Amino acid sequence: MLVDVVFDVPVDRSFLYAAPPGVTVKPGQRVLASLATATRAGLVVAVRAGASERVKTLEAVLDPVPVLSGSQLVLARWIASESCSSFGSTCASLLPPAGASEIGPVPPEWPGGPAPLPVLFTGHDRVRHLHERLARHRGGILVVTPDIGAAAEWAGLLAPLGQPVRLDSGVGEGARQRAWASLAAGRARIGVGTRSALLAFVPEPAVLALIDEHDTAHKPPGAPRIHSRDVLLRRAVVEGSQLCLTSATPSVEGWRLAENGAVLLEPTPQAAWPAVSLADTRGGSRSNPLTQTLARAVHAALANGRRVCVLVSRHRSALGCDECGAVVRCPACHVAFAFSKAYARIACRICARNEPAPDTCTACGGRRLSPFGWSAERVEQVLRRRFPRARIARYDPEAARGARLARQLAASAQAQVVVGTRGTLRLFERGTLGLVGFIALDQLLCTPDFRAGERALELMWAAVERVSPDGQVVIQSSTPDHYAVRAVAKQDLAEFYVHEVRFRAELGYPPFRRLCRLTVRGRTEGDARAVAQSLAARLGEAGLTVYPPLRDARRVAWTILAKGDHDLPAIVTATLEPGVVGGRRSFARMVNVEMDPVD
DNA sequence: AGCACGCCGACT
DNA sequence: GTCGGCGTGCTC
Repeated sequence: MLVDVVFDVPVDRSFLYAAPPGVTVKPGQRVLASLATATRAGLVVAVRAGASERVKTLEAVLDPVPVLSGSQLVLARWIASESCSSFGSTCASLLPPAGASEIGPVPPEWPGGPAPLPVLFTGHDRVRHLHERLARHRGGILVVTPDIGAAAEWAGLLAPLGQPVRLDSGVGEGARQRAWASLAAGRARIGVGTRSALLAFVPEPAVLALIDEHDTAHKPPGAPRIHSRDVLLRRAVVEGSQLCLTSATPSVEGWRLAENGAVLLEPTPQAAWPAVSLADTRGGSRSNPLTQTLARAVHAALANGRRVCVLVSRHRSALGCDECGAVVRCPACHVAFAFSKAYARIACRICARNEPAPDTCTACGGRRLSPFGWSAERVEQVLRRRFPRARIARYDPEAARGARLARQLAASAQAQVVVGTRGTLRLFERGTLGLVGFIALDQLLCTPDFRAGERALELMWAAVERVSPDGQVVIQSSTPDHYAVRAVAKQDLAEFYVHEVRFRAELGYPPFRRLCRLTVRGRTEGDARAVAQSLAARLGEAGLTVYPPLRDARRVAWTILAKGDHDLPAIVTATLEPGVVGGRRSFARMVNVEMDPVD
């Protein structure tokens, strides 16, 4: 018996082996086989009768029965092609750890057939509506969450419906293996996990759910290089199952699917909305991050015994020269040093270089260097001066680990005012805050990312949801009439998307066209540039819109952004094919492909 | 990816 | 004369 095996290597081809005499293997089983110099785990993708003397023999069979059905393998193959990565790496990232498990059943094939229209729940009651939908369902349920914390939460929420099993790495390897097996056997019908659970079988008829569809954690760096939403949309069709998505602020991709009729938008009732005040920072003070509007709101909230959250966009400021305007940069990485006033030191966030803050400008020799931009550190100081009797804490989980983080969390739990970046919102339950203040929304809105508006909307909406209806939100911005801000103030999602969709369409951004980011890493500076330029030229000849290669700060990697249509993955794969690009075998390994990047 | 093979500069 | 750098190519 001959078997085709794929491995977790960046080579998108299978390798042919012979099964040991008398041993039968099936597609979807993992095996041990020697590849080049080492013995590795691989996945059987096809078998056929026959023998050959030119092939090696499998060393061991790891799974007593297949872990993936034929339909699941077909879906995995589709994910690999869509993400321009190898079949083997894709499967490796979507399977539970291999190990000696009891002889379980083989996951049944998906029946297919007409799938109901996917549903997207928005609005205040989105979680309750999804929960009710799942509670009514008698068959299998798969819930995919953005992170392990949310997986644990959903496992708890669904516990009354019948023991959910966890498929994510928040539980041990043994528990994950048992979860996959018990779902395939029908002993469990509810699976909860992160994106590593995307392929897990659940009993028919199935409902698939994606929590917080807009969350960027649904497409983190690394395999499988595809958005969980895209996998589940495809899976729902081939499996013939219902897909439910939830989001307070759907991605523009999700919204467009609803506009096109591919997804049914189900807005649940909105809750009473706190007052949203806009404070124009144009012409304001450079030495004071608080407008009068925000200062008064903080004062009032404290007087009423309400808790306050103040959001900044950076933990640390940069250090700028008051005379020539230059920003102090890391000489090696060319990015602005992060300046800590408390320690009088500067640090590079790329190479971690850390040194005492200089007292003269390296560009002009000027002697007046001062912080640039409102960091959490500076805003905290100003708040302490302004409200000396309030308990004020700064939340900075990146800088604090272990015991120090625990102390910071304890201080934040006690504090009346907590200052921090977007992550700070996690500390507060829905509807519990008296006030949220945004120091400067502009740093969010004005990043060179075309998704900046979407990100700003998401953050503002999440902030407002944490404020009680009799509380207040103050948004300081130099562009207070931006449509994202207006949409939040009016509690009207459509107000945002009508503008955002037009903007994306006009500039040919997703979801109207697809993007692919190719990173070329070279041994030498010149070589990387040459390869990047020739690759960019090839992609252009293949009919793609190609932005000129951009060098990274450390001059070792070049980034090419290519724009195309639905067939972009096929064109990129063909262009990187060995032999096509100047016959260079080593070409593919120098290039890292990120399809549909989100950052 | 990981590893072996192979062809050019600084050592005993 | 050799040791070892990393660039190149292969893996059934």
